[in-house]
Parts: sequence; C-alpha cells; structure tokens
Amino acid sequence: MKRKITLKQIARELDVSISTVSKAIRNSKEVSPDTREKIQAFAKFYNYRPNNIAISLKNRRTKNIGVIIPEIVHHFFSTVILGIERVANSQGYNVIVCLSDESFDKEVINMEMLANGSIDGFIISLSKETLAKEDFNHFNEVINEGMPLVLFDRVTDKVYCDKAIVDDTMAAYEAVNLLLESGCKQIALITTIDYISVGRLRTLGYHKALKNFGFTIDPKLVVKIEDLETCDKKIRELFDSETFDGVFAVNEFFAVNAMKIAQDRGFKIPDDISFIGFTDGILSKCSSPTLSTVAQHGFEMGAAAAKMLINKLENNGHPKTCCTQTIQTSIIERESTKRKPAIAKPEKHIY
Amino acid sequence: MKRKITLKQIARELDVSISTVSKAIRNSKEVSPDTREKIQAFAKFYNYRPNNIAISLKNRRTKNIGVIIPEIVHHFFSTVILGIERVANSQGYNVIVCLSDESFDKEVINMEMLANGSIDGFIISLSKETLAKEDFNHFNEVINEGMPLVLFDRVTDKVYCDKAIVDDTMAAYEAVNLLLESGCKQIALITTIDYISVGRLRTLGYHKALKNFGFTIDPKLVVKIEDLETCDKKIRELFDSETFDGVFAVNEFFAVNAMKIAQDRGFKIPDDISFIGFTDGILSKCSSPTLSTVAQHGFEMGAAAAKMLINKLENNGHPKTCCTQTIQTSIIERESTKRKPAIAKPEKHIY
DNA sequence: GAAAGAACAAAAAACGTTTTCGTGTTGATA
DNA sequence: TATCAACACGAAAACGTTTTTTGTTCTTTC
Repeated sequence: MKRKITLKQIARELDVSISTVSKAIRNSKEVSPDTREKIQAFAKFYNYRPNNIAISLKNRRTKNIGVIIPEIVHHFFSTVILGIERVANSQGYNVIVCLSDESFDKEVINMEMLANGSIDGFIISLSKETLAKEDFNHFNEVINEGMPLVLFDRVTDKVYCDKAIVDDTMAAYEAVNLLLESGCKQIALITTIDYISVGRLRTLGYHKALKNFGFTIDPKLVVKIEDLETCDKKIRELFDSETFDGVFAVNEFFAVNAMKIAQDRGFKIPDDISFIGFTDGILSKCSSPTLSTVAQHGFEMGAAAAKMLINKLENNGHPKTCCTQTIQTSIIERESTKRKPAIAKPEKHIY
Repeated sequence: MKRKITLKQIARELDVSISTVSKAIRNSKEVSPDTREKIQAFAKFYNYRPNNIAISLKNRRTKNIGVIIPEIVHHFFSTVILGIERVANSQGYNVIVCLSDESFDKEVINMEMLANGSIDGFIISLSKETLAKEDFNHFNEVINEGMPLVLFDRVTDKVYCDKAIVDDTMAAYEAVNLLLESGCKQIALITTIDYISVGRLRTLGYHKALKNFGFTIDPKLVVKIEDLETCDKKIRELFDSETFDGVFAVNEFFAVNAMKIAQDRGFKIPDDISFIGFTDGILSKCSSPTLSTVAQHGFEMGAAAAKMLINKLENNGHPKTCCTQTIQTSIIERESTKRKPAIAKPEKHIY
C-alpha cells in the first residue's frame, strides 16, 4: 500500500526543484535532456499521475459534468445518459449523475451540492414537482453565477438556456395520424396529468391530428393517469364504458398495459383495435404483439445536450446566446398497428 | 453574471484576514461576536459557499464515489445505481458513473481517469471482456495504492476486496426447483456463454436442481446464446428439435422471447410449458403471460456495496479485512409457472 | 507596576499543480 | 575583456480552503 507519488516527492528524491520536475514531465525544453530523462524515468517507475483535484483547483475547471434526472430506472433516461456519457468521455469529461426522484427539494439540494465547484456545467431534466410548482429560481441562480446549463426533454420557457427536446406535439400528431390513416375512427388517448410538459404537448398533438382529420375530440375517450397504481383500473374503466378502435398512449407502459387488457377482453390487435405508444423501449420490442411507437432517440438527445454544454464550456460560440435543438423523432411500425392503406389522406397537414 | 465569492474577497472587502473570515464563518469562538456577525452577514448576503475542490485538495478526499458498470440501459444495473445513489447521497457522497460497454480497455481507461484523485473509492461490476480475459491487474493496482474497491454481481476470486453478490447457484437451483415441484419433467436451459461468471453459476444451479430431483442433464436441452441477434434463432432451433415442459432462462429477455416463440407455436403457458427467468425487471411484469422470475434485488445490492465502501472510507472496521455480502434473492411467482402442488418434494435439499 | 493570562487577529503552512519570472553559468562575439 | 544570448534551473505566486503558530492588545492579579 504505497501512497500516490507527487511532484514534491520526486523533487526531493532527485534533489531538484518542483518546477523542474513539472517541466520535465511535460517535456519542456527548459530542462536539459539529462535531467529530463532522469526525472521521466523516475516518474514512470513510480507511476506518477498528476492529481486531478490539484489541476482542477489550478485551472478552475473540473472536467466534470453534472447530470440531474428524475429517475434512472427508466429506459429513456438511461438512454440519454448513455448519449451524454459517450460525448463527455470522448472530450475528457466525467459525468456525475444525481437523481431528483421527481422531487423539487432533491433537485435543489443536488444542484447546490454540485454547484460549489464540483462540476463545470449542468445537464438536467426537470422533476415533476418542479414542473408543477413552476419555481425555477435555482436554475436562474446557477446561470447567473456563470455556470452553463442545458435542459433536455422536460424543459420550461421560464429558463433561458440551451435545450435538447423532441417536438412532442408533432410526434404525437404523426402517431395519431398513423392510426387515422390506417382507418381508425375513434381513438382513445391514455396520458398523464397536465403539468408534465411533455404529456400536455402530446395531448395537444392528439387534438391537432383529430381536428385535422375532421374529427371532434371526445373527452370520454381521454384517460389521465396519475400514478402507476391506478393505471390498470383507469384503463379498465375506459374499456368498460367506451368503444374505440385505436389507442394512443403517451408512454409504452400505458400502451402495453392497455393492449393486455384489450386482449383479455377478446379484442384482436390490430384488427379490432390499433395501438401506438410513445418511447421506444424494451417493452415495445418484447410485448405481444410488438408495439408501434414513437422513438424519441434518447441517445441523440443526450449526445446533443452534452455537445451543447461542452461547446459552451470550451468557449466556442457566444456565451450569451442559447439554442434549442429539436431531435428528430421517428415512428416505428410494428405489429400493433395496421399498415396504412394510403388512402383517405387529407391534402394538407397543419404541420 | 457574478463569479462565486471566496474567502479572500470577503477578507479584502471587510479588511480582515482570510483566516478570520474562515473562522467566523465556521462559528469559531476565536473571533469576536462583532466581527463574526459582520462577516457572517456579508457572507450570507453574497451567498458564500466553500469551494468543494479546494476542500477536497485540503482534506485529500473528494466525497465522490466512482461507479463503473458494463452498461446503463439495463434494468438491473440502473437499479443498482439507484441503490448506490441513495446510500451515497445520504452520507454526502456524489456518484460518478462510467460505462465500460463490456470492454476491458474502457474499464481500464475509466479507472485510470478516476483513480488520480477524482474519487475516494470504486464500485465496479466486471465487463464481459475482463471476465473472458481474466486480467485483473488494474484492480489490484488501485487496491495497492490504498483506494478501496467494492465489486458487485460480476465478481472474481482473483481480486481480494469487498463484494456484494447474490448466490446465483442457489437462486437458479430454487428457480428450477419450482419448475420441478410443479411437475415439469424436462426442463430446458437458456443461458449465456460460459465466461460470464453469473451465467456459469446459474447453469450450475440448474444442474444441481435436476440432479437433486433424480433427473439427468440432457445437453440438447441447453442453449447458449452469444449475442442478442442470434437469440431468436437459437431458441427456435430448440423448439424445432426438442420437446420439454419447462424453461429456465438466465435473464428475463431470453425468457420472454422464448415465451413468445412458444405461444406462436400454440403452446399454452404454463399448462404446456412453464417458464421462469432471472432478473425481475419491467419485462417480467408486462409480458403476457407475466413471467415468474428470480428477483436479484439490485437496489439492495447497490446499497450494500455503497455501505461497504463508505465504511472503508470512513475508517470504520479493519481496512485490511474484506467481506462478501450475499443479497437474498426471492422467487416471484407470476402467470408463467404453475402453482406447485406441494407433492413429490424430495426430502432433503443439497442446500 | 510588573508578570501572567485572556482575547482577538494575522501570518504562515499545507494540500498538488502550473507558470511566470529571475538568476547564475556558460560560451561566443565584438 | 566586457557584453550578450542561450541554457538550465529555482523561487514564488496562484488556485481556495483549513489549521497551527505567532503576535498583539487589554485585563487581571499579586
């Protein structure tokens, strides 16, 4: 058990000054070839590695990125982290992951913990509580202190910073449109409570698609699910009271659960009812039938967020201007939807 | 955009020394009530927060834990991170997550990146490549440098350190036993290639259970899957050539895929064939039928690993002695297995 | 009225780097 | 021989803390 060796120790051992050692190791021409070699050999032998913390202090940059997400046991978020990690690592950054558990307080605590020098910048997706509370002071504070911040997926207009998002409305519109074009006449919506920004936007896309197709919105076909416990019950109630031939769910969990209930009740998928979900995770690929979904490309979103952040950190571009990158979504057609017959297509889209 | 304020700036502004400011802020009795109050008010007004990096350098501890896992888009590993994060946060530690992508080289690079002062200790699950290569020098090196290391799930005897694991053999034994006790006579095994420690141990458990029940092992009923692409094909071949009434798979993905193929071929689950998998993830809960599984309790495993590491870091207990904690697994019975009739149970178990 | 002791505050050292500047020694040039 | 540049190296400052040491000033006590 040998402690890590430092410049000072090498200097003492070799009877030269610390600065000489430092220069020798970084191959400076200021030190003679002999001493340089001697020092390098010694350093190599003792496996010298500069101490990151000391360098961080000196340079006033840590090469760490702080990421705060609502949960980690979640396909989409872990995919985003994968994307962040890839880009960050390739540029020599490490990623510190913190979880807000959808709690406003934890989000604030985590930010305070990290903002005192531990990291160079933030990548964050807002917690549900923060979204509901609409209190974004903690973000504006760190921005004011000069720390770059990138928001992704769950964002807000109230904070001016770089953002990586998908066009949730548009994607939902397209998903519902797929159902409409394949012949569905009555499409149910399974969504979340309103304050989750993405849920609201996806609902909006659903509305737009229906309107564009000349249908009216039937509120009885819309189910809002508060928590996972009531998910099953709410969906069953929908099946009890309404009839429909298409279902659009704002995540794959809702969609798969709805499919199971439909199958229990003897409906054939997609012949009797078509299903499409949001988020292309493992469930969609493994369910029976496999689920058609909107892929959000979390990896690309994470990569884009990391690139924007690092760009700010390395001082490329104007530090004051912010941009919002919209990641392209794509619809993945699987067994839960019918091939669209390419008829009955309205001439102009609202997009 | 105001830079973060430092002790030095406060000192200059208030015309006292840096040490006085430091002491005043930490409420030292060495500084008079007047100055103390004045300084504290000033500090509060400018929202002074001590710089973590400076403190880390001073204390030679970062309060960061380095976690290296093979992948993150994976239910089990993200659950483990959740457990680590909980414990770490409660003790004031942050978690730096790095991904090895199952690559030996990345594992080494990540460790080198973190070992130079960025963290106080490691929590790692071995990459497949490392397991195959059996080269564990990088672990022994950091241990020799006095940095605590905890391995979890995918571990090795060749490194002497704290470990958090499940008894894979035992858990597999119990899973297969459940099939046997519910009347299965011919049980297929869907597993991974040999060098993955946990895969080998689970296979061993399968063997033990069969032997204990008086059955012989039929190699034709064992499928070894190398990568996810060939998964489907291999399983189909099994169905083509063999007949069986039970399937034990070493993860839920294999199990669910096998169930789908079985259903395609008209088998009723669990009446014709029973299925049980390893790893209680989202797939098991959402598949149809829902899958009986062995829950590995990743959260507990992560929490245990973090506790052991922090224990070492805070110098409780002997720094030299290592312990291996075995997390209890539990079998979750769902729709894919029959209730066991509580007969035909052999008297003594080999466990 | 001098010694002792509080009470307060400043200075300095330390953590491990990097970098700027200064200095003494060469050898060459005028 | 005086001047100067090149060379090789060391000293010191800086990053922002905490802690130990040192140094004042003011009370107290005999």
